[in-house]
Amino acid sequence: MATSRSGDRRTQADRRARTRSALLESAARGLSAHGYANLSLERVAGEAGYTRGALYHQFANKEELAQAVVEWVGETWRAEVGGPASAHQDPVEALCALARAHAVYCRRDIAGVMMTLQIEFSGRDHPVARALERNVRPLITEWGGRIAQARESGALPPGPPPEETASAYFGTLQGVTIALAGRAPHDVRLAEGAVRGVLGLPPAAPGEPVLTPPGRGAAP
Amino acid sequence: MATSRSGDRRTQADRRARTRSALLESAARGLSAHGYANLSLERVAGEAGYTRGALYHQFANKEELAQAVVEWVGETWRAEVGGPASAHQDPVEALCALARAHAVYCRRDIAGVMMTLQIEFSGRDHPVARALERNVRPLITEWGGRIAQARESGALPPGPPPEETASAYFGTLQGVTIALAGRAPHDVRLAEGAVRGVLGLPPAAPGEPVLTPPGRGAAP
DNA sequence: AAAGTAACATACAGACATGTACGTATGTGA
DNA sequence: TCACATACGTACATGTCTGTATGTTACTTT
Repeated sequence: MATSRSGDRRTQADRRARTRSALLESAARGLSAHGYANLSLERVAGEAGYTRGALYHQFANKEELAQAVVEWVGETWRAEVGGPASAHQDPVEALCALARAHAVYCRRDIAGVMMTLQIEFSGRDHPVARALERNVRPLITEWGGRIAQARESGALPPGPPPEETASAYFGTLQGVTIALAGRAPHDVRLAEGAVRGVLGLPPAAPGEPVLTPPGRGAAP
Repeated sequence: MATSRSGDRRTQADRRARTRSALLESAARGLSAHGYANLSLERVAGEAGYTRGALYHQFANKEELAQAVVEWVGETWRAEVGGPASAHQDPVEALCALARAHAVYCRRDIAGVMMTLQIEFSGRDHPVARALERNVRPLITEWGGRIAQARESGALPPGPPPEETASAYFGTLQGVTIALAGRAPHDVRLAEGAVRGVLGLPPAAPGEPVLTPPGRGAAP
């Protein structure tokens, strides 16, 4: 007889990794849409094609699942947004590229995970809050540093303390991308405009065409 | 014996209004900090100095309480932010004044109510979601109209459709103010900068002193 | 001042979600 | 092929929250 599902006949480790990914993605969607408290593990498992038994076999409890989602989202963000933007030498260009890449990244339905959890756990002492802090804090320092660097070189005008400006930068970016909910193609342009305003930059020259990478667009 | 609390000896209507206000404010703080699902009515009543019995005497259920909070916050916002900003004749000046006033408004601890609920109920069919829609939708149309008006007069450069730009405007504003959590005095400047960027405006002239009205500052 | 009504407290029932114990199926190594 | 480990499903025990029913206190009216 054929195996239960297509391509399921694999090694144990592979099987485990497969279901773990499915559960993580389902949990990410659920967290983004409903938040932590409203997240029903039965629905998370159900939408992934499993039951709560499988979920509790992979994750110790709800907290640990949420922490794993945070780490997973953080990794994909660094791979698709943070890393490529950091590659730019010019700090100003790096900051603008980050905003554009983030807008594209947010076209997926897992964009709200970080913002939702940050709001839900802000000011609380909770393992999930610490996981968020571990993923967000380095960004503030890294990009706050680049803001300071750009100001020293005169590429950016003076302004509030770099770390505060960086906080405003990321808050702005999250706010504008969530409000637009990934409505291409204007999301990229508006995101860049918003952060340019926070940084004290004039509007971008309208000549350069807004490049819109395939944010979960239709296949081939 | 003396009455239970100071100045409690009042008429029934006054007594009712008093506890209703206390419950609303407590619920607003709770919603802002923990969201709807995490909001425990026992804690809401307790922090207001009552029990759940009083709460259920004033509000039919949790939904209605949340709706009342939304209306209450909406009213105070219109009184302190939306109304004064609308009074400006020049659309651009009105849009910038709105951003500054909103930043000041958000120095209170009830600032996150709208954003939290919007995220928690986005894309759901729920009475609270409809209450939010009723309070937010008119803003998008009103201020989208002023954006269109400013573009026609040349005060604003062309951009995405006015309603989409207005969505981005408010999302940006909420994001930047929440990120700064009302940290005066830079919140006002950064909020205005962010929305100027969304609108395609150049940075504000640094000459004019940033006016910071008393956002819950210590009394004289 | 006493009856009556509104405001509020307390006690209880139902729903729902988490976490655990245990059973079953599937893959792995001797 | 047989013993074992891992992946997953099912059933239950526990706690927490909402909503309701009932009792008690504060005010109003006559």
